[in-house]
Amino acid sequence: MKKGEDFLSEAKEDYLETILMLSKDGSPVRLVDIAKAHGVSKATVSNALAELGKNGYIAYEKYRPVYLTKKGAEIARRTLGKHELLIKFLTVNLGVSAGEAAEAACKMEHAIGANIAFKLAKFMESLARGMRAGEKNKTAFATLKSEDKKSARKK
Amino acid sequence: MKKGEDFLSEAKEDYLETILMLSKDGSPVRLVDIAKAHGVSKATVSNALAELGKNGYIAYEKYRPVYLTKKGAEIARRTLGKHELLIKFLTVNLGVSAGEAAEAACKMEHAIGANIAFKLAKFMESLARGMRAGEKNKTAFATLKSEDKKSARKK
DNA sequence: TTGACAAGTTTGTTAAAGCTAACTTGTATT
DNA sequence: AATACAAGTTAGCTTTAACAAACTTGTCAA
Repeated sequence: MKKGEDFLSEAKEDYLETILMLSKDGSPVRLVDIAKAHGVSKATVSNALAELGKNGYIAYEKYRPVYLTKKGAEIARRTLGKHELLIKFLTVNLGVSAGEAAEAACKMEHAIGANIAFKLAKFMESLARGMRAGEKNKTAFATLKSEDKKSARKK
Repeated sequence: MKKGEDFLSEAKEDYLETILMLSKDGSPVRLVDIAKAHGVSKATVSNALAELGKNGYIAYEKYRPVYLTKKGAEIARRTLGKHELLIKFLTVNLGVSAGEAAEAACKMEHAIGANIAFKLAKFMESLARGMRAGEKNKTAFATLKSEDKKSARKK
């Protein structure tokens, strides 16, 4: 299982994720915006985009804006999803500050696979309902103060 | 704050951590054991050890076993501590398999700082006592079935 | 005590990710 | 239409981490 098909380095995955974030507001995404968002030089992004384009993750023509392909968008969505999940866990469940959570989430999102992300999401859901991990349900707890003032529904 | 003092790359930190693990059973730690534990070549470890020695993280003389210095041991302990904490969280709280947890923990341990580790530990402690995050105590819950059949006390 | 073999080192390469500096391209006013 | 300036590219360099191959060192058993 797993045939080296679509392995992407952390850096490349991050660029895809950034492209997705930047495109959320509808405006076309420019290389320079990615560079700024990422805190790296234009040269670095230029090279990365060339690679990502060559491998079909983005539609990219020199000097033009960048667009995610279906393939690239899927990875970007997955990565951004994990990022947001982790931010939520860190801030809501652990009480970590937004800044610290963002920094950690950026790194952690590459450490967990789909399965762990899924289990974490379920776990958090259970907690939010006042259940203990692994238990099927426990409606009595569900009525206790649900503490969703901080429910952090991201953007 | 933070003056670039003792920054170590993930790889170097991993080597220190591995040295600590291998020394747990009392036997002297050899380069080749580190290489095997890590799945890298002897050449790679040899270079890493030279660097770690030069910077005072290990006591190392060519062709001899490796020992952690106080400085190196501190980092190794911190890293191993995070590793074990994460393994526990992943297996006990999320129900992830041992193998998958080990793999993820190896990467995650470099993503979280002391503060997040501390908060995670407290969080897990609270859960183990049946409390909700952020609550001071709730002894009524403490008596509910404590589910520590899987309490995973490492090694 | 002398080899054989495991342990460790060295040399030279590769690849990824970053940088700066110098160049080219695109475009938005005048 | 010309051009200034921002955007993007290219070339060349650096560092880190890895590798294999060829070498050296250490040590155990005969």
